[in-house]
Amino acid sequence: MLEIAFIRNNAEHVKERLAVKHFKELNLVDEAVVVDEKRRAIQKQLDDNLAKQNAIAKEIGELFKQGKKDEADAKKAETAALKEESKTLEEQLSNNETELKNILVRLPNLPNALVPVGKTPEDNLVVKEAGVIPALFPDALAHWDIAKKLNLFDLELGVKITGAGFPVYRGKGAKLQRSLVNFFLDNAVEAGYHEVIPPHMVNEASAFGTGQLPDKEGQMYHITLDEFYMIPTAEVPVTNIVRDEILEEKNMPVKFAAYSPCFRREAGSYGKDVRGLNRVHQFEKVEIVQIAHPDKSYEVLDEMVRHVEGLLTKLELPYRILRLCGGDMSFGSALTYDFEVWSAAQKRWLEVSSVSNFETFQSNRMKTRFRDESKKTRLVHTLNGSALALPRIVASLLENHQSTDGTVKIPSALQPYTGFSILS
RNA sequence: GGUGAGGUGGAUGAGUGGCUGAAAUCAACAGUUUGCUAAAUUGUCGUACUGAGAAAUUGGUACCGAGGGUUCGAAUCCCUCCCUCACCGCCA
Repeated sequence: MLEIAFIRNNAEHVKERLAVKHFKELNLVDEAVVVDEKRRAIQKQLDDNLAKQNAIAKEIGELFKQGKKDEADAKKAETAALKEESKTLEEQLSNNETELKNILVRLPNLPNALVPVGKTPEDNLVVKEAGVIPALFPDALAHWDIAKKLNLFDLELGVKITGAGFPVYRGKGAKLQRSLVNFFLDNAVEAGYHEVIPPHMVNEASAFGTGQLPDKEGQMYHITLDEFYMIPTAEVPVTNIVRDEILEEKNMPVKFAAYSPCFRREAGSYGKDVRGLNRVHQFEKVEIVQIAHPDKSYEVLDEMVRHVEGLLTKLELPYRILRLCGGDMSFGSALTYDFEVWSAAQKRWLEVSSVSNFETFQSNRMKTRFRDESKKTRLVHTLNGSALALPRIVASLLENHQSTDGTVKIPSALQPYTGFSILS
């Protein structure tokens, strides 16, 4: 959520930047300014009113103490009109604040200056491509066929138990999941992240804090009986650790890493996009989160990008890094790098990580501040990234590292975790 | 799920209608003292919105779990909800 004080003083700039995101309702910016102006006027009047009431109440208290009961009773009448008026003003203020919030909540974050102009995924900027794209033999298999032959996971079984998109991993397939999670977590802890295991459901306030509500309500599974939401990513519970907190600058950046299952409804997906592990409703992921000083958040973003790169390199997977264009980046992000790995048999790039700087978009919602040198409170910057999401990593591992004999080689960095060097 | 107790500032904790934005202690921060450490001592020590000011600063308002209510006036009284703790029940 953008800060109203900033919009107030930079309305034209805000509109300009929002246009880069192809945001259509630029008129909302002006509306916000108008509503805010009204809000301040109402607030001033209300505050003045309350000040008068407080003064009278104080006088009455004095009179009572002096035993001048009649005078005190006479004074009481004076407040009646004020009270009536204050009540009306309070109502107006509350309506006005709701109106303002409804507008602010619809405004996306401003894109950073580095964000490429563009509308579609084709406009994303490839900033790096690394690793060797393997030249596969003729009858190389897609990961779902490999999984079937080697009995690594079973999608049909998941359908019976739950529904489409809930894979059952088994045998070495299950062990591979566990190994990857440990591998990713160990790397994160090694890089200075504090490991946490967060709740897998969150309340409404947390979902609002990171921006899932109200914007992406349909993405989450909603437990209506208890008003909980299944987390679509550990970003939600982990970032909310610092909700309503004032941090000490010397403790920043705060670095968290968390493994969690992720639950996504993914309504409306179909076709080859959802084949095999390409898109599922439940998957495993290790997420890294940093709470950073505003002046240093872009260094932090680069550091996180390098961390993810390191993981992909160790897994010997060909990957590329994209800087998302204005039209393709998410609502709350100021700058996003997507990581894609090459899916050899499908011959396409699969997104396995998204690393973003949200600047103050989330912290303004969460009221997460820090105290700077002059003891003033300022909003922190929040960043997060997948490091990494498992299903497409598994898809890519299977497809890229398959051999003509139908087995799959495990990258050496992962072997200490799996305890085996090939899937057969 | 049942019963009981309770939710006050970074922590402990006082406060049953006006003198309480909130005692006291501890922690923290700044200074004094000291050869260093320790001790002692003085001061500072919540957040948000908002008015004035270039700024330092300063005026107003709100906030004592959340939301309503009573009252001229609420941390204090009433109602609803949430949470914590203890005991019981159930249970990985």
